[in-house]
Amino acid sequence: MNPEKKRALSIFKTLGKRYPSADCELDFTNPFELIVATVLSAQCTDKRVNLVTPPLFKKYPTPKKMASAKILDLEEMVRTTGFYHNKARNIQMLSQKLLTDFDGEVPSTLEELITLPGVGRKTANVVLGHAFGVPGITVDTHFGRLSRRFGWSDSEDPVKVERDVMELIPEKEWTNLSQRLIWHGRRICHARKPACGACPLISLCPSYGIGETDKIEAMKLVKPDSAFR
DNA sequence: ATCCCGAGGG
DNA sequence: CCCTCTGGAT
Repeated sequence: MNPEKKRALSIFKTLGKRYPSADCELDFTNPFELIVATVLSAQCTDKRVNLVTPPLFKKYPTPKKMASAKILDLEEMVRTTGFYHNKARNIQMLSQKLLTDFDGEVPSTLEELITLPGVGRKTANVVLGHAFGVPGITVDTHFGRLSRRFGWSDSEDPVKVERDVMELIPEKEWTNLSQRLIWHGRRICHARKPACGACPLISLCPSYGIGETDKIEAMKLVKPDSAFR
């Protein structure tokens, strides 16, 4: 086993112990709720999404109900997740498209998923992995930052990062690894103020102590009394 | 006051 | 490649 692979695997094992699946953000039981929640989660904390989704799904539990919602009501209900104008329109148009093009079901291929409004590669991969059990690596910007930091890929291109990480990790682990890394990126290893005190990866992290909070090239320095020492 | 960082469109 | 959309966290 080459050293790079060994390192990636030891990081995964550390994360696996620290973050059981139940603690991760994606706790939706049906594909419709999952895809809507994932659209809403774009550039938004999972805390905000988790506040907004229970009343949303109580009122609009199916594509059919959401397709005929009042757009202003959808906007109001998802407002605090940011970009609410786009998101409300997207989840409604997405619902309508599920009805017209997919018999009211969430499709299960990448090609079909990315035709839905508000669904890009990241959202599609989340749905494939968690609603349909299709093994895959989901690269969001948190994953991208961690990949950059730990040297899993020499590329910034998410598709290339996906392929490179797939070579480091057994297929069986892809979905869980993605979920745990994204969770770790959102809750611990933010770009802004990483919670290094709560991070299980300190001993492996090439950035710890340097004050580097985002791109390695950027080498942003923070004050000594903040998260980094 | 600045930055977060997914999707879509130019 | 570039830019915009937004509330919230810092």
